[in-house]
Amino acid sequence: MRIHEDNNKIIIENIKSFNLKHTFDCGQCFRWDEQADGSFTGIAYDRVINIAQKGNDFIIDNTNMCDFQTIWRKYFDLDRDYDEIKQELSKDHVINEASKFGWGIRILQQEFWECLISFIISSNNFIPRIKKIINSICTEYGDEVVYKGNTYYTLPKPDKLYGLLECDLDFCKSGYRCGYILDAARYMTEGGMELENFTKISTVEARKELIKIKGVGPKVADCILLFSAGKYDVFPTDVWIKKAVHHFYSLKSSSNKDISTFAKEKYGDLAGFAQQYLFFFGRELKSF
DNA sequence: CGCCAGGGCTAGC
DNA sequence: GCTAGCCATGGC
Repeated sequence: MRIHEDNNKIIIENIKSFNLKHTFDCGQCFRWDEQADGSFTGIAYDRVINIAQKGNDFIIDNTNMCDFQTIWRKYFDLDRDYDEIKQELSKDHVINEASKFGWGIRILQQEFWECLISFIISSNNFIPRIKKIINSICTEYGDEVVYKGNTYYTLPKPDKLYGLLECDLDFCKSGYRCGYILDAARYMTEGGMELENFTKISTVEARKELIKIKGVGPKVADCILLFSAGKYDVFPTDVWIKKAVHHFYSLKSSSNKDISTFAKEKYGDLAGFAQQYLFFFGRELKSF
């Protein structure tokens, strides 16, 4: 990896196993949009950037070396050797196929609060509508950021939503999840556990803590732990993953407990990566 | 009309 | 501890 700065851009050369489409389309994030030229523009950590790819080289526009080192380098998980992870997981023939398909997936390190809100909204919902709901909340309560003549909106901080009534969120059309969103804001504002502490404690303990928040069950908790807290041993189990596990491994049971046990035995500490490859593979092929 | 969507809550065993 | 119905919204 070679990094240099040039006129509000950061150029990163020679990153293997990183593809923007794979990374942004595997269902882990909801605030990135593909542009006409194939690059992606999105907002995270209150900053709007555009990232473009040419082979193994990447250009991040609208940033600087300081932000790159403290935010984007971690966000895109650039210091992790994904070749090594894929090689280890390739012992399993299903993941071998799936990881050839989604070879450029990287697990983003997103903000804890954004993950919490996003995946509460994701329950029993569609990805396009999840995006729409998050965006409408940002437009209503977030701050404006202008980039190349377009206006983007940050995700409002928890204290901005704290104390609102459920009817104050009617505009976002997230139905019964409005109450859950407000409970999450309450958790964060009234001294809920900070992200740093989640990364320190065990996965089991972290999951127990998260489930205290209304609207956060096992699956949503696992997504938050995987996408923001670096708990790569979780295996978020949704309807797609259940279908995939049935189809590819002919696992009969569909109970969460049995699938969790299966994943632990099969993928070990890399279950989270395996889950992403499987999810992307299953969703794109729609072969079952 | 019914069914479903990256589930979770609650009641009832 | 486990499962069944219910949950609001909107697209098909």
